[in-house]
Amino acid sequence: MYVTLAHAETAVLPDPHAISRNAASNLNRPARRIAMGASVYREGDEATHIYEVKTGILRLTRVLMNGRRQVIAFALPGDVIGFPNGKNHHTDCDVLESCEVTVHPRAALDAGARDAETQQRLLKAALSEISAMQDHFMMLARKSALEKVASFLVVLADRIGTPHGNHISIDLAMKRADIADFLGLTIETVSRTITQLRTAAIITLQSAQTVIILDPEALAEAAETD
Amino acid sequence: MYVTLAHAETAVLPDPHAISRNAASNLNRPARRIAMGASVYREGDEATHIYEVKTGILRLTRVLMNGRRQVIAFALPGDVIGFPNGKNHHTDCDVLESCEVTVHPRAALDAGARDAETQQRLLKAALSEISAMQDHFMMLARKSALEKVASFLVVLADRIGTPHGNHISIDLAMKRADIADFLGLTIETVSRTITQLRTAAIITLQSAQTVIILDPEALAEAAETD
DNA sequence: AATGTGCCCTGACACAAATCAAGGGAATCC
DNA sequence: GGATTCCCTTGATTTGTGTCAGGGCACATT
Repeated sequence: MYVTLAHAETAVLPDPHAISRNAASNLNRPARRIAMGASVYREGDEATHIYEVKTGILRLTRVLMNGRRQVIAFALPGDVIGFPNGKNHHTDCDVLESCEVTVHPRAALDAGARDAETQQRLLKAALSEISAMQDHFMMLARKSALEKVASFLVVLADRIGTPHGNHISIDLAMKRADIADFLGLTIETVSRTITQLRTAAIITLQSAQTVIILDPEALAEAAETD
Repeated sequence: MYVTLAHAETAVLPDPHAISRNAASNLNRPARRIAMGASVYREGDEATHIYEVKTGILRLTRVLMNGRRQVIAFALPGDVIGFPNGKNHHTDCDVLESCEVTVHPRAALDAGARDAETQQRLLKAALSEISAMQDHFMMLARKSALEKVASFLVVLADRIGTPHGNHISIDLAMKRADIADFLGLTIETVSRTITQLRTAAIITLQSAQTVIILDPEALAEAAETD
């Protein structure tokens, strides 16, 4: 499970490889801290590693030549990204909120991998992602703007929300354009839909990036969760 | 790569397990012939096997409670279906055109699988599917009806089309409703779009199920292939 | 302070696709 | 052989979302 992320107008990034090594975390694989705004990999880069997200938020995007972009996913703690298909990556991966990731060589997935436990965990993540993407098909193809935005907020609340009594607050690491490109909408529609939820007193905005869910049940209903 | 398939109003199917065993095909795994209209598995069934499609066409569908359906994929020869996530299947799988499949126990994917060659092939299929599904996100989220239908026909022509000089004929195993649910459109829009392509002399219909592509370049252009 | 820039919101309008409605052809059933 | 049903097509109309345009706020720069 995995929330895709829309592509932002990334100019030249701070430093694509300003990645500081940290103490090894688990399974004696190296963990890395990656700063917000950094690029983990670009489309076309050789797919040499697989990343398990420990903390932070990343965004995977793909672009068509005509300029249309699709945010494939937002990767949250617990997600695995960078699954190789062929030699190269087919998405861009950028850091929206500085993160820590565990890095595995791509061979960690292979048949004769040294660490069977890790191999199995990565495989499971890949299979689970297939299932999550199938869900996302429904989202993109069959849901209204309101249902899309509500579903999106429900998932975020569930995964990175912090409860305050009845309320849940979410810190949106992504911009409106990212959300729009993730949900297959325009910025304007996302904005209008958020306003609509606000007017219905289902959510309120503390700032543009901080959503407070006032009525989780109503939000779930708007999401028409199956 | 893998063409998702929309769910049809499947009444009770002929016989879900009218599956005849055939001679083993490759790697001494059993091959099965499955008749058109049969169900390979249903949502909720225990995911015990993985299937490699040798011949024929299958359809994977998922349904929301409110009745909205999504064709997740059409599986064509060369595709692998039935990847497990958790204990059970999360889609329905039906045979649109009688098929032969190689059946593997789900453990064939696991770390210590007996047949490393098969394990690797299945893994590769899973990773490739993740990539194909990412492409499909663009399709669903960002393409117009014309681009969707054209792209769909381009893929089918490429994978199951039979060339006749400049032309390519495709036998559509799926109904309009399947195509619509696959592309996130309505039946009417699919029909109108096909008419539009017909009027433009890019395709012609021999019957409702048999498309002849008269002008592959024009079709590719309409698909705005990247 | 003044100016510029990025991001978000809102309004007016246009348009693509959904919806509603109807008809026809082919296959199936009795 | 006639009726029924399923599937596809086409037309008229509606509607949700995109597009175009403008304005405001927060923050950085000078």
